[in-house]
Amino acid sequence: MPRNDGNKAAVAQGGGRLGQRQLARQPSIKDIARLAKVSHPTVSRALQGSPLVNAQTAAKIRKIAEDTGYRASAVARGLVTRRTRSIGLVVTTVDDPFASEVACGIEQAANDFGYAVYLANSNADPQRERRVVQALAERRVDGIIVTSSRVGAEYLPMLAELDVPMVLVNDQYPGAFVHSVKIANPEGSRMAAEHLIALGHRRIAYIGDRSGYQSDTERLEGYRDALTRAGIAFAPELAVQGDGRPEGAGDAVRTLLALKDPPTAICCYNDMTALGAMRALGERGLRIPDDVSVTGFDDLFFAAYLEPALTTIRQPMRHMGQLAMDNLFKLLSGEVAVAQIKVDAELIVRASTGPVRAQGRGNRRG
Amino acid sequence: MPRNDGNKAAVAQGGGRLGQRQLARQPSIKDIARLAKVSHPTVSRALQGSPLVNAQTAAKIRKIAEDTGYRASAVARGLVTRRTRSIGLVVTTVDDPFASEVACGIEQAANDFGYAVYLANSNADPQRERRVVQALAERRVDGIIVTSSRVGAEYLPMLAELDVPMVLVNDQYPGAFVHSVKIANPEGSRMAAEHLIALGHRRIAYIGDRSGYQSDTERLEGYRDALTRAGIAFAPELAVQGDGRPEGAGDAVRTLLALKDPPTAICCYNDMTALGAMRALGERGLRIPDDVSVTGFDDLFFAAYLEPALTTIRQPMRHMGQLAMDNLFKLLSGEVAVAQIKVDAELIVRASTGPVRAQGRGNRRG
DNA sequence: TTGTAGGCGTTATCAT
DNA sequence: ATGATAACGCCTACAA
Repeated sequence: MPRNDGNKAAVAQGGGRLGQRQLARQPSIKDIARLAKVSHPTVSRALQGSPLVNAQTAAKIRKIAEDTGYRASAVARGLVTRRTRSIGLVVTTVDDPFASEVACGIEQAANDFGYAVYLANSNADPQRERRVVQALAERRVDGIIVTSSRVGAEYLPMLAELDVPMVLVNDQYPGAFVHSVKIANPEGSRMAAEHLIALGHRRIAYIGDRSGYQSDTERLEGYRDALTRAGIAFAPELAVQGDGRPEGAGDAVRTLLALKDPPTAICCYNDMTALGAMRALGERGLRIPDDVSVTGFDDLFFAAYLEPALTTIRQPMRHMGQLAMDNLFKLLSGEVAVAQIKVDAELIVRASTGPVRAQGRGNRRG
Repeated sequence: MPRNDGNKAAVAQGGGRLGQRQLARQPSIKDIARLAKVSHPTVSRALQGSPLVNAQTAAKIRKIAEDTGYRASAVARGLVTRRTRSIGLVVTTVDDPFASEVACGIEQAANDFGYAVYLANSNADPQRERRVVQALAERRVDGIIVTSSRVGAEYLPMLAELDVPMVLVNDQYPGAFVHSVKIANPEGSRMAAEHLIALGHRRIAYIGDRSGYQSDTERLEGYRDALTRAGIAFAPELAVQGDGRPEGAGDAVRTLLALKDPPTAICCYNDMTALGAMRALGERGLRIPDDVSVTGFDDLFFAAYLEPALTTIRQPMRHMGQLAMDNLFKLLSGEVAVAQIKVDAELIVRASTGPVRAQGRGNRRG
């Protein structure tokens, strides 16, 4: 005797026939319910592993779900639970090695907790950064992580107004108002400069980022601090600007070499800057470290492979990403989160730094 | 005379009071509706810029939405429209320079079209790749892009079963079943080898990736093709395996240098391999290109900054990402999409390659 | 142990 | 031009 279990429900025509062309629709919890001859909530419970459901029926339901290729809709779930289990990650650009390493750590940690991560590039454009953050908010991410945010301080209120938990990584705000993870900039930079001083250098230059960003300010500060402690007067002409990338460093180096009394060592804002500096130095026929020593900051993967290998300050980027994610989780779960996490920098001595040459000032050719 | 516009609707207590602590709830379309004294659908229409709504009321609604900090819920919208306007991007790891450049192009294109991108690392672990793709499907992404997928072919059915439009970038499947964007591997590799041959080299080695991946097979093929055309016999001992990373290249180089008749030039599977090869060569006191010439593949950003700068085959990575995204959009909109997009490779000659030395075979020290 | 009855915040389909 | 009303797919009471 054929049952008439609601055969007017033509809406569910996609239920049993899989492998056809499934243009129809993904199976829903109701489809499974009908097939298993139970109600939807029971299916929901079974699939969530609730102990309240009979082991037999649970097994049957799981079997059907499996066969039918059922995959719960995270969007429907998100609508009712009001939590999407997703976070937004805003970077200036993903192809920046620093950002991508941090992103790696974040993705790893997020994935381990069942969170998905939306990736958004701001291209260092404040207007675009604003837009992507808005978009993230519309998607109802549970939290946001922003690395090396370059937006102006006037934009902070908007972030605050969003009422989305947020963690910044190496943010550029003088007085960060939110949770953040950042490297010990002054200390790291000081270590680099002290290393150079220990090697006998006294004419030490600093090639910075574009001005106005806090990390640059802090690293310059660490550099100056080292000089002061060593009793070396700060020479303004030796502190020049770059742009955080190889290109800008080239110009900076040319400026430095044009000085009456050029430096015997250069502290670079970061490894990218060091990359450009080394290249420009080489183009002038100067040898590293024989003629000029160079230090970087970050310890990007290629630093160890340069010729000569770059002496630099290591940032545990992947780890910093994890810390940011862990902290964000605390924020999400209502636990007390650490407002400011400061990560130790580490000096990695390689071949790009060496003792200053005797009477080694100013000689341009080896 | 005070109106009693439904003051029992205590649910909407979060409507007007902003800037307090808004723990309550994000304002919904209904909150706006009540404030504007219209129905929700009208608000929906107004906010979408429908011409069907009175300009005055539309303006009023928009004003209220603005003041109240309203942001439409993409998750609710996704539930009803069945389109999330999001895509999933699966990479082996984001901190791989190739992947991150491609990701950059994808993110850019997606963002321009109002799409968001979920980032997922597979860590080259097939099991994990399976998991992340499942997770992406649960999130109801409209499409998926996978770069350098390393999963076995047996896994393809699952991807197909997902019924989610998919585009692969430089996939490793022999007979790709889906849409893909890939570089001209054989041609590119052949160009590198021919460049070396033109410089007089005849003992040319090839350091590959781990075996089994198609791009490696194709690049090896291009290398052999160049040899054949030049009438040079293929020497099996000169084709060794690396692992696509600097580490593996070191071992490979040591193997090659132990040969009776070592190579005077090395074609590397990619730039990362070349990085390791150059380093290993340098450790042995060999000079590049005087003693050994080296070529890479990819033209990652650091290639131009190596010492010597690396001669390599350029892949327009960012552009390939855009092409993949464009193609995916076609798939999504039902347009006919190109099944296989093949991108031209370009030889970039720099300083790591030079003419073979007269009687230059086998001399280990410069 | 299971089913019934909402409701999450939108859009879509009807009316009016 | 606007308003009811009904989905979308899931979860969470509450009832049985």
